[in-house]
Amino acid sequence: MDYSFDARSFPVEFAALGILTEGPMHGYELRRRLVQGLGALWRIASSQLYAVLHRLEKRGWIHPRVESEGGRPARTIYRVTANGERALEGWLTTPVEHLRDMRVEFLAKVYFLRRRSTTMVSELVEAQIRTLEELESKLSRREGLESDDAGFGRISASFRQKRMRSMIEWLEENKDALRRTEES
Amino acid sequence: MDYSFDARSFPVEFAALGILTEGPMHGYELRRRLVQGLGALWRIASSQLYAVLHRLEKRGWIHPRVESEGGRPARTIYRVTANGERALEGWLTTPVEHLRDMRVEFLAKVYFLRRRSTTMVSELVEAQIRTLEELESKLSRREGLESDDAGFGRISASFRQKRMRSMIEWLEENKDALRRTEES
DNA sequence: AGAATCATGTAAGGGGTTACATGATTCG
DNA sequence: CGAATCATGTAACCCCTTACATGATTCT
Repeated sequence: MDYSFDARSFPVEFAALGILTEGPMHGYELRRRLVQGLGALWRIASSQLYAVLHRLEKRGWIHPRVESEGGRPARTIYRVTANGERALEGWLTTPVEHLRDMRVEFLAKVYFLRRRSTTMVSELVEAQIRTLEELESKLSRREGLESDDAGFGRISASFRQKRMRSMIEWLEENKDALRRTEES
Repeated sequence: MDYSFDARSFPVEFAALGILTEGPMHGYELRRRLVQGLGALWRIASSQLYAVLHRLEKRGWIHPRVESEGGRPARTIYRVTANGERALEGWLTTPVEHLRDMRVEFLAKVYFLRRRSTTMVSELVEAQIRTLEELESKLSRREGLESDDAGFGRISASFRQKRMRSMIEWLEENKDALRRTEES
């Protein structure tokens, strides 16, 4: 399964895909739900959302159907394809592998998993903790090797470790809160 | 002073500018020093570096002089202009205002301040702590207002706060280590 | 001589931002 | 009726990444 989006920023594509599993809808409606449900995490420009939808369509993860019922402006209703569902499933069950924008991407996964089962949320949390621990030891090992830049490399590593530990701690502390699905 | 680069990613321009204050040099040499000194923080593609130099030049922060002394391949030697020095100064003495890529940008500032004076490092650290504390209270207030999305917004805020606190702690714990200039 | 490395790029593609355009419908 | 909002974009910029191009010089 290829769900390789540029890891630099949070892949809005998956968030859009996740919302679309609630049922077929058009871009405007999608945006409304996105803002309402995940708006606390990040902003998305409306103009960009349509670009996202086109990309998802090109990937074959969603399928468009133009609705031209006389009256209202022509709307394009998208529905998630079987490939799209598999891609989403893969993304949802895979912990975040990078530190950049971890919070946003991790919580987005939780947001969608919550509606499925508390078990899946727990599994993701556990997997995320393991992933972070592995990441930490991998990075520590790497830094151990290239310790030539003793001064600056070390201080940078220490910052990263602090952050890593605090994220793991937060996950441990919030296992229950994350599982709790309190729709607002 | 306008040093507004896209805040999405770490502004390599300032790192390049900082290295260039060590003396006039050409792109290749600049890259070598950048990798050697700040390589622990992030990667930069060589092709991109030249684009960065062109942007800095367009801004009037550096000035090129083509060196075409027969033999070796033509090199462009850049030197920092007075405007460039002012821009760098402004960047160096301003704490980071966003959480994204804080580590990289903050440490880059420290890297350059270290060569100037331990006092300037201390001042930045203190200012950075204050900035983070203000940011935290500002965000808390904002989240307090829009607490309609009680469930998800709150958990997201708690993650952010945990991270914020851990960064402040790290700064407190490393005040001395940051000041210490141990060139490797 | 051939390989590495010096030195500076171009090309193609990915993604993101703000501002603006365009029509229709619904609300006050 | 005028304003909001529904609905979908375009245009113009900005930045980043990988791959490749091009010549000269220095190392082995």
